[in-house]
Amino acid sequence: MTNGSYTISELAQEFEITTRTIRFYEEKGLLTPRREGQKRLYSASDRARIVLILRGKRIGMTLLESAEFIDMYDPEHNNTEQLHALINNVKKRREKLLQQQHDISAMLGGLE
Amino acid sequence: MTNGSYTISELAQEFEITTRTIRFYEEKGLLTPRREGQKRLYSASDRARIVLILRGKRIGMTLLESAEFIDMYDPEHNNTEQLHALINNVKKRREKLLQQQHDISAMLGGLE
DNA sequence: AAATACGTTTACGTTAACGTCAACTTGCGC
DNA sequence: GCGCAAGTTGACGTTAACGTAAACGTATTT
Repeated sequence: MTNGSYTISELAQEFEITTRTIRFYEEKGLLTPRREGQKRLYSASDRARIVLILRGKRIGMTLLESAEFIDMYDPEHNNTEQLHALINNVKKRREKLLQQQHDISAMLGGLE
Repeated sequence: MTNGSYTISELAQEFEITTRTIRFYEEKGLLTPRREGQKRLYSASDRARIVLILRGKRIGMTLLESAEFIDMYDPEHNNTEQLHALINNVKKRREKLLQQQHDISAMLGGLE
């Protein structure tokens, strides 16, 4: 769109996913676009979330995992109470990613 | 087992998967253990294939992708005719893995 | 006004990767 | 020979991540 917002089909086209998929992500609570009448309007932040979701998908994360992951970056969730759980979460995620790095290196090694 | 073979439950325990899962991999053509009477007996080669399958899973590969991947290592499939397709296949796989490496780096970067 | 394009909700269908019985058979330890 | 653990083959159930289709609203183009 002309302003800082995106329509559903613009995003669908940009990321090569269907509009159905984008609405599905919303059903799962991963996106909460605002409405212009009945139409959905996506902000730059919404768009960034999609980037994270798709990146997560490429490395085998589930949508639920992506959701948690994205929430880590969400400033409003950073209250002191949940900080301990958060740190633990990040640690586990890191270990998993490092394991994946290792697995990929092994795979690439096999391909010379 | 005592010799160079493994029972289904030994492998299940070692890799922390169920026997059902191992039989499922066989149904999908990823494993072809020999039989001792009715019982399945797994060779070191079978075991190695499981390692590849699980490694593939950790980085988000489907079983079908793992199957193709494993066949690349299979010497008997390396006839001259399929060599061209194989090279292309390897190239694509490499690109995908490099993309994943990149994605993981980005994710890890986000975790400081 | 009719057609065309884009969007919406609701509901059911689909595929992958197993889990969960149920109903056998086989080998062993006593 | 008996019981028990370990193994076997179906068959059906389950979850995630969408696809597909119906039935409709809204807006722009002709």
